[in-house]
Amino acid sequence: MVHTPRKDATEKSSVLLSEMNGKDMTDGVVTRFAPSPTGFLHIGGARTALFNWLYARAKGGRMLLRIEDTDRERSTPEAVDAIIEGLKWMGLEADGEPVSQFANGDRHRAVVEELLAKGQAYKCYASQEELAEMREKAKAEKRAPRYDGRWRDRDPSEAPSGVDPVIRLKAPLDGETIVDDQVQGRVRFNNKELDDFVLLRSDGSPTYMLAVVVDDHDMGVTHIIRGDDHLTNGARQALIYKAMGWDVPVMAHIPLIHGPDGAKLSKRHGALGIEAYRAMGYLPVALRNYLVRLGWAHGDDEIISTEDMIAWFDVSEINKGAARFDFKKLEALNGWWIRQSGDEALTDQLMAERDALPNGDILKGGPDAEVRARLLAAMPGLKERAKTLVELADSATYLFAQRPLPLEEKAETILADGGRDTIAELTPRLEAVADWAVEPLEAEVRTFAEEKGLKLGKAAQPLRAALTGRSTSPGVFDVLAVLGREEALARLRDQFPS
RNA sequence: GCUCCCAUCGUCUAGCGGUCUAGGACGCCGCCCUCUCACGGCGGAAACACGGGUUCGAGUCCCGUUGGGAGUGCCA
Repeated sequence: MVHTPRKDATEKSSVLLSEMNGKDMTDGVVTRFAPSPTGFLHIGGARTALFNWLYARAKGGRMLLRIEDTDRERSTPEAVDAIIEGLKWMGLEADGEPVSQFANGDRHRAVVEELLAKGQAYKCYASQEELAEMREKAKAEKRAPRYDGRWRDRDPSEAPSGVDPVIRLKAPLDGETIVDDQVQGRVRFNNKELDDFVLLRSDGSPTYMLAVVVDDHDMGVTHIIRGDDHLTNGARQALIYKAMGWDVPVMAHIPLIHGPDGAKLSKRHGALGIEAYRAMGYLPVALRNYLVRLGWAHGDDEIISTEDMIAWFDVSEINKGAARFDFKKLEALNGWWIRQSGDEALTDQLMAERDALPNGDILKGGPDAEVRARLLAAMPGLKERAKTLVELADSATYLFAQRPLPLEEKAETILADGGRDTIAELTPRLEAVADWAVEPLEAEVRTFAEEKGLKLGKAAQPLRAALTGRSTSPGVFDVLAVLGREEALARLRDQFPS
């Protein structure tokens, strides 16, 4: 599914809006998702991507992908692939090619040169030891640990030889910097809290703080939607925009996701990669539905299709508080989406996801066309009972099981407890059913039960056990029909000597 | 420590000064449906953190307390 903005339609509507109120409301909205490739795409990142994607779709704009790979030590190409693959699976593909931040190094350095020339930045020769001292001193005096600006106004001639300087922003000493955030509201930072942070490292590489600003500006990003762990960075970045005389994009800092215990969802604390959710058998549509409801709501609506999301979503409605991740609710939603899926579509989806599922081998027992056909026939009964694709695949086990069927303990109990006798009596009667379909089969079994004075369950459970090897399954008559006359009767005969 | 942010059932949330004896969803507990398991239906327990104000009136506005969270790097 590729979402190509319909350019002419967008332009037309924006022209109209411009004429109406004198400013562009929709034209040229550009959001971006900017993960650092130090690992998989985790669930929080996926939600950030979703919000960026939704906003861009809602406004007829574009969502760009930028890989924040300036940290060469920790960035890996594998992580880049995992992120792109994860987004693709989530149905949140970016518009255009991914941008590598590292590749823009020359431009970042050029901007720093400009800042230097303007007197908005300066070289700093402070050593790591000095920096550590500063922090300790500040801590002792109960102040925020900040760089003290010792090289801010020093003459370059005082520079120690043989030391490569870093370049710091000459940030304002007083006054305040305001971040007008779409989610957080108007947040004020005293400039004393924002020190002269580093723009260019001593090895000449740009820092994240500088690179984000330059890239966002160069990419024409109009709306920055990211985790609220970046809120203070927003203020620092505003300072760079100001120093360069650039417009500050609209910012929206969304709350983070917490684990079930209320602790921050981090890598050592339950934060899983998106591929883990895929392996657990969640549907992208359900994941999107679940994620969008974390921190955002549209009245009492719980089931929200992607189209509705696009139509209803707005960043300004996102709550400020962090939400806990709840697998139970995700599961419930996933079950709903599975149940309402079309049989064909669900079958195809399950077939396509086999390799990602731990029990996907269940669906590799024969030629794909054959597996698919059986799966499709059984799907109406199967999808009603599965909350994940893993459960769906598992419930399809009986379709492909080889005779004689392995019996689960409960199934064996049912058969041992008089079940085999019942089957021995019932089988000839089923053999005599002319039309091997649900209704005639059901009628025959019901008649049999009545004649024997048995409750239906006393006949149905042994059948289920013999047919599926389990004590639970879709309706037995469906199972009988789906299996087909030959196979079904053979499985039944396996349970008694002929 | 310092800065910033947050605070409604266990969880996600609705609520935007009176219609709140606070609504929905997940989960939980009953009952119904029923060939099993699910689904579905019905019912139930379950929350405005606390204290001050403002107001005729506060879950809704303000302040404080307490409790959470984020940031505080030559990481991003």
